[in-house]
Amino acid sequence: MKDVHDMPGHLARRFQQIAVAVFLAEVEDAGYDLTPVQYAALAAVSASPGIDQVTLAGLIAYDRTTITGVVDRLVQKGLVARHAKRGDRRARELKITDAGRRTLRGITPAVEAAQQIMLRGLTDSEAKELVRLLQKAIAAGNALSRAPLRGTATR
Amino acid sequence: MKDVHDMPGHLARRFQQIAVAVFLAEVEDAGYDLTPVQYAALAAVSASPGIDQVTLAGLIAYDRTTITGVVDRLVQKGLVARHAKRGDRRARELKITDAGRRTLRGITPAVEAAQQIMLRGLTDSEAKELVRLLQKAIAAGNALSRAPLRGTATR
DNA sequence: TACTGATATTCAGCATGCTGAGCAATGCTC
DNA sequence: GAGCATTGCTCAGCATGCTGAATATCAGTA
Repeated sequence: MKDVHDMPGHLARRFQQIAVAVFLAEVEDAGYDLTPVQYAALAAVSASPGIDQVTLAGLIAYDRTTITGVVDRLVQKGLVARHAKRGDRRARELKITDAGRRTLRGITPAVEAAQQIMLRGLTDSEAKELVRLLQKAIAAGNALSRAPLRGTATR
Repeated sequence: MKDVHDMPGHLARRFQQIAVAVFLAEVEDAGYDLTPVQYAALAAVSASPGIDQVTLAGLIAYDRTTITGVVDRLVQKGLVARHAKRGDRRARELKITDAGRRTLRGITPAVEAAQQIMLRGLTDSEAKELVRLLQKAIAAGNALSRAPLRGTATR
């Protein structure tokens, strides 16, 4: 392991770098302006209407201090609505707006295309295997980051 | 591909997140204060004394505007020296200092350990395969990011 | 009910990464 | 050798991520 280019940590950074670039390029070509992080948050809010920010962060493994800014931008773009939650004035309820639903529907082909492109150097079976290995490594390392994935029932 | 958790882009982000957390934890335990990005830059400067910033950025696939801040911090920590280059006053020559050499030597076990830990969910052969697949995917997607890897001869 | 601990959110500060622009120096070309 | 494109570097601005801390609220208990 004499070279950084053989270290999984460096490869992780590099692959993520490419993945983000491909995502942004595809999404912009499709006429949208949304980051990978914003997309994941929007999709999660769509799937779990009324969710609060901490729970949302847990579902997609974002830090709780990061989710604030991400939701801010989604609200500013009019894709998500943020209201005080009845029964717990600490929390904010998040709901996708009509514009958010339209964006999510319209952007999906570009997102799917991006996933193909970032793996274009691999065969189909290699791509599947890479996804499997990443999921396995991530599952084992989940608790090691400050922002672990927390399924709704993990508590 | 209905769920973000099956998308390679999301997995890339998550794996990178864990990799950084593991790296920082191991390095701090060893008594050092260096980020993964700073480590890669320091190692590259050590391997290529007198390198300029743009070439350094190409070797480790950093954006040219990012490398400025990274080198700033390495210089501030006394690990790297930055001098004007003779023969081309635009460029800055980078050299590792004695303190930088000591740090690099001392930190290596922690860096190696971190690489093991971030893959601890995988068998040895799975870990090798993950590295291989990442390298293959990265090689194919290299040109897609603003900061591609540029080997010294690639020009 | 007052106290204590936990929880949801936010903020300040720092380190990547990127886009786009600007500056200074270089090198090629006519 | 003057003009101009190129190159090396930097800066402003924005979007993640993180640490650590503050604020407000809630929940359980003495």
